[in-house]
Amino acid sequence: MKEISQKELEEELALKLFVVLNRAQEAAQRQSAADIKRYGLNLSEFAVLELLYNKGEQPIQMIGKKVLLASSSMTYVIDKLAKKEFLARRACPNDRRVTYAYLTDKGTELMDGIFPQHQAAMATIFAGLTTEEKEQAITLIKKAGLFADDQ
Amino acid sequence: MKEISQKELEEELALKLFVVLNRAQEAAQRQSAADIKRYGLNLSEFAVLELLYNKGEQPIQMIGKKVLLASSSMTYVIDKLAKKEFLARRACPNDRRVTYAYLTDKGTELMDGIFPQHQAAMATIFAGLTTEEKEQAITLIKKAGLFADDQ
DNA sequence: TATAATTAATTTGAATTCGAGATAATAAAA
DNA sequence: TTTTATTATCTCGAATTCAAATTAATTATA
Repeated sequence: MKEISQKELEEELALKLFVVLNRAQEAAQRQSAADIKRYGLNLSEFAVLELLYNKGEQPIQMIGKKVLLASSSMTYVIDKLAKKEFLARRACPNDRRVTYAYLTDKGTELMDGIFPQHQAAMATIFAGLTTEEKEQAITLIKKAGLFADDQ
Repeated sequence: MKEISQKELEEELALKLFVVLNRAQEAAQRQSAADIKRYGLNLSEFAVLELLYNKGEQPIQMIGKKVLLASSSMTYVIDKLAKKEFLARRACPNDRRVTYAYLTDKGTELMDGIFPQHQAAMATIFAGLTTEEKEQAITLIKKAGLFADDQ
């Protein structure tokens, strides 16, 4: 009969957790992206607009940190959104290395229209879990993510 | 005093769950990718090799489904691994539309060397959760992912 | 003050991924 | 059997991302 060591059990669970985490994130991302696509945006663009919508004007590198994009990618996505006139750049008066991005009226109008819809869509995506299960999942996943962060 | 409706609570939890899910997956992916990079591979390449290593010869489109890559991306990653001589293509004798990919001796040797190391690294990444917590997390995340899949 | 180190944003080039369409083989239907 | 639909792979072009190097501004140090 085959013995399974504690180490082997942990490795098996870790791999399984990695797989389900990837699958769930992929599925949620795909659904979220499908919703956002209806508004003519991609995930990165929406993440930037959402941040500015809820938190107001932000330095570009701050946005990059929050939405997990490299600084070189930020230039790209901010350029695209500026071309669509949903946001604009503004030089920081105190520190001339810094550039703020802020929503234009057009960008604010857009988010007024789509943000509530998107929020409802997100609730639907996770409706497979009860309120309590979502709370448990948040606690566990957060703990796992924070630990993984500084390995 | 501000009342929070059930709907608003669910939306808040869904958004929070989405954020922690994304963060945790990103962190785990980053650590996993860092480990794999030491072997001169990227995540997609490793995923393909791992599948062939553990499950044996597979049709290319089957690999794509398992590692969540589009068929056009499969051609690219299989080409790269074939160029490195870790795997090779083999025509299916029964169905001439199908091409198998299988590990070469060089590819098997590579995986013999790195797979145990990688498994240990993955266990470390998720060592922030106890055995029981990992089991709970797997159950909850799997449930959420499966539901999200068919929304 | 002059020099060095750090920080912010950008430019450039490469890697990775996808979607749409092409090609070819097989299976199903008329 | 001929036609149609499906399946598997590949080609091509576009989109997105990152890393490395660049420019410019600020802060720390000698």
